[in-house]
Amino acid sequence: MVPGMGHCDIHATLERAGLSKTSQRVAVLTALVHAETPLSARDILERVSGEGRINRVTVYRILASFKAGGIIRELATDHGENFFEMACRHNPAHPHFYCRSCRSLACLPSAGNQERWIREYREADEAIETVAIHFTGLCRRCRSENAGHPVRRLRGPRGDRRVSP
Amino acid sequence: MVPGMGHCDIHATLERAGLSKTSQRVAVLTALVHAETPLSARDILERVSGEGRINRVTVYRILASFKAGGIIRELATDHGENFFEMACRHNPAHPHFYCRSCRSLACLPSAGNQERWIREYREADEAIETVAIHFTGLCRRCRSENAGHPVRRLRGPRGDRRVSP
DNA sequence: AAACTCTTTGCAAATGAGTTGCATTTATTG
DNA sequence: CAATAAATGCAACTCATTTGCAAAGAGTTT
Repeated sequence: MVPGMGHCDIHATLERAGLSKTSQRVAVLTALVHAETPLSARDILERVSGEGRINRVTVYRILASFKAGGIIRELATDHGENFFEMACRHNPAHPHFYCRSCRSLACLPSAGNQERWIREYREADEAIETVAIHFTGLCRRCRSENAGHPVRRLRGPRGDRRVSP
Repeated sequence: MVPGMGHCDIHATLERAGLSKTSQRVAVLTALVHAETPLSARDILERVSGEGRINRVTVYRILASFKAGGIIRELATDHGENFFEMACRHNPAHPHFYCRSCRSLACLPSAGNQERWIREYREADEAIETVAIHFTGLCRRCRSENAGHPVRRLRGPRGDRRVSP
C-alpha cells in the first residue's frame, strides 16, 4: 500500500461511485483505506466488528458493489480466499506476493516497465478488464519459522526432482 | 497449450518425479498432457470417468503430488475453482485469460520480454517459487452472447463511474 | 507364497469461502 | 411524512477442497 492512501475521502469516494453512504459501507471502506495490506472478507469483518457490527453477507455484498463501482480490486489466491485493496489513484495496480504457508498477501513494488507491459496486453484484446501479477512462495517469517511450518515434500525422488519431461 | 506437448512421456514423467505409476495417476496425467486448455479438478474427473473411474478426492491428491513434484502448475481464479496445466519444457510459463462470465481459462502467448521480466522479480527475492500473470474480462463467446450473459451492473451512478477518488 | 511395511485409494464427513431467498429496516424521493 | 426503492440481516445453501480412517495395492523380505 502506498503511504498517504489513507487520505482518500470516504464520502466523496462513495458518492462518485453512486453508492449511498450507509454506516456499513463507510465502515468497510474505512477499513480498506487504512489497511497496510490487502484484506480478506474475514479481515474486514474482524476490523469492523468493533463498531456497528456488520453481517458477514453484507460485507460480501458491499465488496461486490465496491468492485463493480471500480473502488476496489479483488485479488484471488490459490486457497479460494480472496483479498481486496483500494483501486484509487494513490494505489495503482501492482504485483502481489502470496505466502503459501501463512496465506498472507503482501504488495510488491511495480517493475519500472510493468505499466507499459500491461498496456500492451490490454491493447491486444480490448475485452481485458483487469490484470493480476501474482507471486507465490514462502514469506520471510515462514522461512525462519521453518520448524513450525515445514515445507511439504513428497518422498524424495530417486533421480533429480523438478526436471521437465 | 503448445502443440506437440502431448508427446510428453507419461511414464518417464512419473518416474522422474519419483511417483509410482498407478492407473489413476497415469489417467490424470494423460488427461493433462492432452488438454487444449488448463483443466479444473472437475474437468479431469469428467475426462477420466470413462476408464477406471477415479474418486474425486484421489484426483485432488494426485494433483497435489504432481504440483509438489513440479509436473504441473496450479492456476487460481476469482471464483475459487483452480485450474492445472503441464509444467514441462514444452509448456513454459505464460499468462492466462479468465472469463468472469463462463469461468473458462485460456492460455495467452508470452510477451517477448516476459521471461526476463519474471526473472528480475525472482532475483529480487529468492523465496519466490511461482509467478502467475492473470487477465480477466469477457471472452469472445460471452461478448457475443451478451443477452444470455448480461454484464452485472449496479444502478448507474449519478456522475461518472470508475473514477478514482 | 505368506507376512510385513509403506503407499495409495475410496468413502464419509467436515471445512470454509462465498451466495441466495426472503423478511425487515433504512434511504431517498415526491 | 408517506411512498418507493435500496440495503441489511438471518438462515440456509452451494461448491471446491480437505481430513480421518479403513481397505486395497505395491514392493520387499523371509
